[in-house]
Amino acid sequence: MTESTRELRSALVEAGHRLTGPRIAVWEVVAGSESHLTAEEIAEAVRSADPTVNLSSVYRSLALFTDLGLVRESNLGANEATHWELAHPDEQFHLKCKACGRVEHHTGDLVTQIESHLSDHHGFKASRVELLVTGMCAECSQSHSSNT
Amino acid sequence: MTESTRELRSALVEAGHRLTGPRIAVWEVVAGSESHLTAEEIAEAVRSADPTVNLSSVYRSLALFTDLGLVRESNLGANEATHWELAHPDEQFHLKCKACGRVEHHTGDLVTQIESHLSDHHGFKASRVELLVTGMCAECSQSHSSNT
DNA sequence: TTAAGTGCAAACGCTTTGCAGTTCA
DNA sequence: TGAACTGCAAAGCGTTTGCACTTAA
Repeated sequence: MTESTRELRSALVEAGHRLTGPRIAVWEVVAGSESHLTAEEIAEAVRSADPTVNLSSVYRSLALFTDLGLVRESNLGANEATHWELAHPDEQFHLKCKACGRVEHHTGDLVTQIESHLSDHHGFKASRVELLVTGMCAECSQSHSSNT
Repeated sequence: MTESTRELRSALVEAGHRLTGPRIAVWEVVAGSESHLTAEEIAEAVRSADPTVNLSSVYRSLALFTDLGLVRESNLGANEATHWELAHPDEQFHLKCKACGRVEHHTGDLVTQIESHLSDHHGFKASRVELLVTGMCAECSQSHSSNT
């Protein structure tokens, strides 16, 4: 059992849930990926280890992990499938390049700044900040230098 | 013809489109609402004026208006229907209270700050910023003062 | 007059659910 | 052993699409 699976087990047990095959498989895919994945992508990766795991179990596992705060859902645009990624303790935001399509993850004080701004000026206590910025990444704005 | 319908007509004509009944009806609902509405909510309001207008025409109108930059789509959470609202020239963001469920619109320099931060520090040229903050609004954090 | 736009109904993709069978604790 | 969990298939929801009909310009 890997270190990360051990972490999963304690999180599950603490919340009164079981450690099962499908949950381990889903967890290892998400925890082993740098990026955010759709349920279908996760299911595909899971199936390469265990072809019997069903897509609905992937959804159920992801929903449970989200409840437990282990993973995080992101909407990366209208009518796009939900993406999941490991819930890092430091808040993150997404930069989506409309030229190359890549979605970068950024960590920074921006999210903390937003939270304290809202708390100080509007009395709003933020528990979650979702920030999706669409535009041109550094590489693409160089190569497409005629564009805005 | 109202002033806002006249604006719609010039935007449509300029882009080579026609001013039609369904488009006027959809436009007046969206332009006359302070908040963001789902396609179904817009269709319902439209039908009270003209019951023959179909939901798919509402979608088609909204897609066109979005292309023309007249309205703006928002995703207010995973698996929630898309919401539409008038595209104000000043960028906005959403504050969603998890206690009362209300979604407030805020205008402010926050979005501009984010854009210049990303441009200066990461070379990322933002064309669109979607910021959704979930938490407790000022009223609710007073009444639920035991909560975080 | 005729290309653009519409209503209708069917299909779509992502996600959830009911249920009977399986499995972890 | 028994409640939690799973696979399966069907249904759900928001949204899109093909097509014949209608309408704005």
